Amino acid sequence: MSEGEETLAEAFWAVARMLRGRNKEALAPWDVTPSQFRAVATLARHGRVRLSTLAEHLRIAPRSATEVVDDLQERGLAERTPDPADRRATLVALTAKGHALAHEVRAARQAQSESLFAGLDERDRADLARILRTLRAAGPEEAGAVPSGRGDVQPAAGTGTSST
Amino acid sequence: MSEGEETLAEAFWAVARMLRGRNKEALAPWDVTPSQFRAVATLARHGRVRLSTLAEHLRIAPRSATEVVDDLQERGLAERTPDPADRRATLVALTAKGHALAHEVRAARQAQSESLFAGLDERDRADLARILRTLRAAGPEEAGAVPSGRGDVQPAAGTGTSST
DNA sequence: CCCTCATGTTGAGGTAACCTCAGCAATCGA
DNA sequence: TCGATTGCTGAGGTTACCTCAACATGAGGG
Repeated sequence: MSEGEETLAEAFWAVARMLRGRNKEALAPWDVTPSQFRAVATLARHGRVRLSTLAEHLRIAPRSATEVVDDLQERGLAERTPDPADRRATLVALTAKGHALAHEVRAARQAQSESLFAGLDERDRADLARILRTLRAAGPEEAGAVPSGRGDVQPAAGTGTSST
Repeated sequence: MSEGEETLAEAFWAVARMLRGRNKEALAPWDVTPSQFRAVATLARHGRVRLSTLAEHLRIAPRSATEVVDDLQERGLAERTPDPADRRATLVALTAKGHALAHEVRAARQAQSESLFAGLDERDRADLARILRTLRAAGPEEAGAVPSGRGDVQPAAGTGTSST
């Protein structure tokens, strides 16, 4: 049934799954859903932004961002303020509590994730980093809009892509 | 932390996301959801099994397996038969159509996924394979024994790809 | 043989995280 | 000034899961 060649993609998935497990684990103690944390992380990175901008960063529909922000607000992690420059718009920013959470979780999560890679020696780490960079550069041809099909749930990858 | 280093974990996620995009793309023409295809692939691998066994393989609750099988049956991809050995149980197996689909999609998906890695030269491919193998071996892996409680916070949804 | 307990599937109803499709308010362009 | 656009949100839908019974069957004890 297997041809033995598919290993790369499949091996990749297997590792990805492990990584996801760790992420979830790291998130659990704070009682934030991945989705919520993704938003918190984004806000931590971008500061006070419009709802629609946040949606863009998260790659979800603006309407969905409304929902996530509702949740964060309920938990006291973020707050809305009217945009002084455009009264249609609403700005969202983290509260102090939100910032604290972003910080703590980020550290914990990273520790977890990185611990997986800790088993590699320096050379392997460097190789992996380089290869991943290559792959990332090679791939995206659909870079533009979110495919109408339906955005997928992305596990708390919150921090990634520096492309801003 | 050190902002310059985008951490291996993050780079890894970015690539994983690309890979997932391709998978979904490959799946689209057949009009099967990832979830459904996951079941088809599992059935292709294990043949005629009990519903509860399928659930186990898919790592979902038995009740959820019922649902997926309902869908497959509606699409003519799988069929239920009573277990002759135990009249409480139901066996599920792929139809011819289901087998065909499993085969076709598998090929297409693989082509897609692999095309991402095609940009790497021989050495990089070898390195990557080796490193992934190392990582996979390192992690504890929750492979077989999902706690029956299933009390995990988030389902975190179909990553597609059940390894093969 | 009857009774209890464990097992296998399913109906009912729930949740998270998305979505689209209006609708309303503000702003912008001509 | 007015029609078009932009920004947010209410209403309602979808997917892929879940739990909690209900119900039938099977296995073992007395």
